[in-house]
Amino acid sequence: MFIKNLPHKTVERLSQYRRALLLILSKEKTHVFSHEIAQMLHITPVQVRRDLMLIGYSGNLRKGYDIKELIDLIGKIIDSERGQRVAVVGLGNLGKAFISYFKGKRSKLSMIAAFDVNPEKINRVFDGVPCYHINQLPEIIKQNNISIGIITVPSEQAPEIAEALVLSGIKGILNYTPKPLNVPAYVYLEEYDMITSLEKVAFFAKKNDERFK
Amino acid sequence: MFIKNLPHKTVERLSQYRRALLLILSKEKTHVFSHEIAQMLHITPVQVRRDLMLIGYSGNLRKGYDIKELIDLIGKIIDSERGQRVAVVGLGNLGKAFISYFKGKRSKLSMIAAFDVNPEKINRVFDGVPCYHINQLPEIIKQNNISIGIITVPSEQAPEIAEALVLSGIKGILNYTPKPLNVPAYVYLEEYDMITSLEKVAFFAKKNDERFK
DNA sequence: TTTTTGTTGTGAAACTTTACACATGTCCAC
DNA sequence: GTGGACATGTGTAAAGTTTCACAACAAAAA
Ligand SMILES: NC(=O)c1ccc[n+]([C@@H]2O[C@H](COP(=O)([O-])OP(=O)(O)OC[C@H]3O[C@@H](n4cnc5c(N)ncnc54)[C@H](O)[C@@H]3O)[C@@H](O)[C@H]2O)c1
Ligand SMILES: NC(=O)c1ccc[n+]([C@@H]2O[C@H](COP(=O)([O-])OP(=O)(O)OC[C@H]3O[C@@H](n4cnc5c(N)ncnc54)[C@H](O)[C@@H]3O)[C@@H](O)[C@H]2O)c1
Repeated sequence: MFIKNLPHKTVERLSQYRRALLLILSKEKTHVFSHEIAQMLHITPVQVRRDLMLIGYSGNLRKGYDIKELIDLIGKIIDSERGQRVAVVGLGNLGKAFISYFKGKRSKLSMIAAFDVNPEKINRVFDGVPCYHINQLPEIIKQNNISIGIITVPSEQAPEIAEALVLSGIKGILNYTPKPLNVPAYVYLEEYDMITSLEKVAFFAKKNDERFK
Repeated sequence: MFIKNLPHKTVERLSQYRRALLLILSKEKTHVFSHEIAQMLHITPVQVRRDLMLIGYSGNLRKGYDIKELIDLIGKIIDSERGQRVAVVGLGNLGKAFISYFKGKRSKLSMIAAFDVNPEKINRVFDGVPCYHINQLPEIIKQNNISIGIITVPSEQAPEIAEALVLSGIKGILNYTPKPLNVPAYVYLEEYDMITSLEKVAFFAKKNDERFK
């Protein structure tokens, strides 16, 4: 299913709604109200309803939203019908954390391969994901039609890894190194830095502290 | 230094500017142009100039911005003068990744303690950070005046950890578990989920792919 | 000197995102 | 059945964020 111009923020929240809904899905509870979803994500109920309006989902006036239906609909919108394949480059702390967290979580995204240079990791399987030598990257990416790469190598290596990924035909990159990367416009690039998050918390914690004094 | 109502997004970018500037700081290069900073973060030069305007920094019309000065000014604004102390709860893959990445990076934020339940980790030091048993959390937090907590325990334990942190007087929490937490309004809460990032990349990669076909 | 080039700084417009306010609908209690 | 309680859905306003457009200026080139 395709919806024209879904806002960036809405896409992000749809993923979060699904995560939260999967967490509360059970035999007993089949429906959920907008204010319940809102509370879980610390946003307003109006925001939730607006997002659901954008994806054309209607709830039951008395019971709220059907959890299963909503999970399925979100899937129809944000997942690719044919599925997408993912690889992690750099099987250190962060790479392993990603793989073990991801395991079994999504059916339309498959974690196909990891790459490293450490001989102790190569040709072993971590949480169901085989690890290959970095030299095999182009070959494995192309063979398996992997379209998304996650970069968790030491930051100095990040640019060359990004280049290799792009040349192998990747369509999206999730970069966890602090190194600025340059990729062509047709490759979607997302970056995240824990220290930035921490500094944000530090800044607003200090601000709150003054405000609530 | 305090600036009234600095936008959320600007605070985030200031942290990123500093990260990027520290990365290019060297003897040879003392100044930087807005378009250079912009390119590193994949934003526009105007955005950079606007942010610097908000913090009241003026560049040199011909040479650009003094890198050292700018790093210092950003510090004066986003760091707390007296410093803030941080603890990590849950020393698994993610907790270790955080600590090793953070090591030596910031002078105004100190990583003081880690907590776990695994006897093999307790009373050992990881990258300079001592690990204590979770039972000691209230005591250690209060004694050391730790004001920020990072949660990287298995998600089932997250709510009780958050509660313990709040009761011990923490002012900000960075939660990496998918479990929704409830904290009082005076505690600043930030959450992050790798799968949400991945799904965002997947969504826009698929979209790009159609657009650039 | 004068012109050209390339930068910063910023008012105002445009765009994006969120919240308000309330019409509408459903069920339950009475 | 009638009114009250409590949801959803949504037009519109407000708030937040980014971009446009250009004045102001400094240095180098002509
Ligand atoms: N963005 C963030 O929030 C964040 C957080 C923590 C770490 N980091 C960064 O992420 C990266 C990984 O962190 P980590 O703690 O997992 O480090 P790590 O040292 O545990 O893991 C790095 C892995 O990459 C492998 N590697 C090295 N060179 C390689 C190459 N050329 N090709 C493939 N694999 C290679 C190493 O063998 C190792 O297994 C580092 O750059 C670190 O600075 C970022
Ligand atoms: N948000 C994200 O992007 C993201 C990514 C990866 C993992 N995760 C989540 O983060 C958490 C940690 O992931 P991980 O890969 O590091 O897992 P892990 O199993 O490697 O680490 C968890 C650690 O917590 C410790 N622990 C268990 N119970 C505890 C308690 N009561 N008090 C203190 N410590 C305790 C364990 O001994 C272990 O060392 C999990 O909840 C995981 O689902 C989130």
